[in-house]
Amino acid sequence: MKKYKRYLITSALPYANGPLHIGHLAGVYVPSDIYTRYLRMKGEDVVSICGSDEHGVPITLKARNEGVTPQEIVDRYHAINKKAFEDFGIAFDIYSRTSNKVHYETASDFFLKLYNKGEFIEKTSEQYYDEAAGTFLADRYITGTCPHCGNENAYGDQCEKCGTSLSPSDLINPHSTISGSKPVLRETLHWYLPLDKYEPWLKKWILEDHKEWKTNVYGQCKSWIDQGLQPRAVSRDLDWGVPVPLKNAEGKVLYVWFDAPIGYISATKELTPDWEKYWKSEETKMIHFIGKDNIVFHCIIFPAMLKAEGSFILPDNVPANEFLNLENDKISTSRNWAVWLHEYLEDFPGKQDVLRYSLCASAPETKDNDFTWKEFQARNNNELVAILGNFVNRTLVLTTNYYDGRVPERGKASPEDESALKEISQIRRNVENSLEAYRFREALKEAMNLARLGNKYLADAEPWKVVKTDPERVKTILNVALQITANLTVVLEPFLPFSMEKLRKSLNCGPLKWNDAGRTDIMAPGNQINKPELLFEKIGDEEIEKQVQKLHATKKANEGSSMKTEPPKDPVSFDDFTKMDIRTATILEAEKVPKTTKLLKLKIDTGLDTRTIVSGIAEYFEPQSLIGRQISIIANLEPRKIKGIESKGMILMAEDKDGRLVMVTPDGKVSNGSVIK
RNA sequence: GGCGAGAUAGCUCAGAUGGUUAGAGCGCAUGAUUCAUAAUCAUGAGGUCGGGGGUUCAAUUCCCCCUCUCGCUACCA
Repeated sequence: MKKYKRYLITSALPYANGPLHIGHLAGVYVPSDIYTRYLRMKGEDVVSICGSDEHGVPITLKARNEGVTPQEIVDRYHAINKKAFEDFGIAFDIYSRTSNKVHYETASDFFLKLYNKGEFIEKTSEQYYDEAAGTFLADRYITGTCPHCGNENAYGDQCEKCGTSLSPSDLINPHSTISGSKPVLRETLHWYLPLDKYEPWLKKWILEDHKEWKTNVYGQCKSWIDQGLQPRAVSRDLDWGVPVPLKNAEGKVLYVWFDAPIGYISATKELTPDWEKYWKSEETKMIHFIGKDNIVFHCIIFPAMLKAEGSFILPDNVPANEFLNLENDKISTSRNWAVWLHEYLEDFPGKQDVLRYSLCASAPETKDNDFTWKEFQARNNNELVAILGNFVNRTLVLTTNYYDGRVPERGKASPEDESALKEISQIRRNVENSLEAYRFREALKEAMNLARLGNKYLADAEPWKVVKTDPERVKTILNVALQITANLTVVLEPFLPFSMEKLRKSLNCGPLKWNDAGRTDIMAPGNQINKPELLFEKIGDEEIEKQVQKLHATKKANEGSSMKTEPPKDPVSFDDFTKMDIRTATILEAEKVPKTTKLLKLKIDTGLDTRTIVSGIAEYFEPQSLIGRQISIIANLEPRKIKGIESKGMILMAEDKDGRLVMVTPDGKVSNGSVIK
């Protein structure tokens, strides 16, 4: 295995449009922090980089909604999230932000370097433009009627009601959210990174040279590469972001996917003038800690950018985690289904380590995992309190009671003593092996085994009994127990930094290095330890019940809001209404459109003619059951090709709250082509 | 529909180039113990390794089909 001189650890830049929750911690920041702390304890040269990702359309939208500037939004969440990280002991060397001057310069330079090397393709395309506001419209700035569910407030990229992803041209009756006017298509110039050009290189670099990456990461990369990569626009028309540093680029900024990962570089620059040795030396090992939603960006796109630039190193590994669910449901910011970090600390002050422990012990390393309060409680009460806290406490209490808190001399070690002391080094190696392989759950379990070992040692040695018959022997026993305790502060430090610091204070043993793990003389005889303090305390049912109730309340509130019927639409003139040709018709044939999930191809008799309509209802209707049914259609909708089939018209459907579709049919049999009015 | 990941004890997860009794932690039961936050220690119960086929002397591990979960993607006039 290659030996590296230094490490560059990056953690996904959280998007500065909301606060952080346990999913962020479990998926990215707890693992990256554990790894970083471990390397630092080993004395490695390591920098841990993170910061707020502050550009992109969602932030501008949020700003608009709240009537403030984008800068105010990112200032707010940058401060909140920075504090949350600090509070939880996520020890970045720097927590920067992409609205920094350094970042603007770095990102501009990066773009220019690629531009001058001729790495970009220039292309004009048509995009919606708001003439009243004099600006191009990002997908998110365009709303209109969702063609799928009829939601009037669907966005140009997605309908939030039915979850469908859209493109602006899909929207019926699109209008600008800025001025309310109807946007027009206009030509605009953009720069594209030809990812396809890097495909052969990526194929080798990932699929051949990095077979050791986690299966979820490797599989997803393979999937992307196999599907074929497309040029990707690196710029867009927007006024919030890093301006494209060219003369003919008025009103254009770097696309957020391009500028955000450069944030890692600019943050390093901001941290140290020596930044280049971390980014441009083959002797540096770079690791990206991310969630699975970021795999493509960190394994394919960013490496392609770095490769195109030419002077940067590439990540050695990208240990992406899956997602964390909460009490059996997806964590969702908009539905307030989350445990927010700042709220957790209000409810459980001083219990950072409990959450860190709980999230690491059941981290979504190989598949999505579920966080439950009951499990959180069990981890605390049965593991932290009962195994770790208890062992430490009984050792300290015994030492205090028997020797007034002075570390006793170790006499001749028995075979049991020897084997317990030897075990420490083995545990250290186990923890190391797991950490080096990014298996943090396993590493934590191994480290906890040292506390288990301690409990067993005490139970076997029975100092409280032996003290009555052979007081000299007890000195040795407690000396050994204290050495185990001191070693705990080393192997558990990356996971439980707050508690181990506290424990070291109790032991009076000062800061320790990773290499001290395995030593059997950390606690010097005669040293005075401090009065024992409990490391962890039990969490009662009431406290847990309170949290569960809080979530129930959220759920109830959400159900209530989804029960609401849609708000009324704007009035239309009778004229407009009569423009619609709504009629009855009968389904003659129905079949599934091949290679689609939702589409049915229907042949219908409209009374005027027999025509084909393609409809996205396959999830709710069996083709056979439709034949002969009388339905209502819009007959004069502009024809449109769907999956290569020309669809003439649209079938009227009522959509229930749960998304279920129901046919709108005449109450009694009428002839086909009857006008509905 | 295509692609990727996952499905192993009540829960969270290991594991096997195919081979005698499939492992761990927590939970549970029983016993021991009392230094310790009723914590600890020992022992035990508990699994047709998602379902169905196939290859094989032998499959949970390899192959095929299917089901379910998560993600990416196509798609909804």
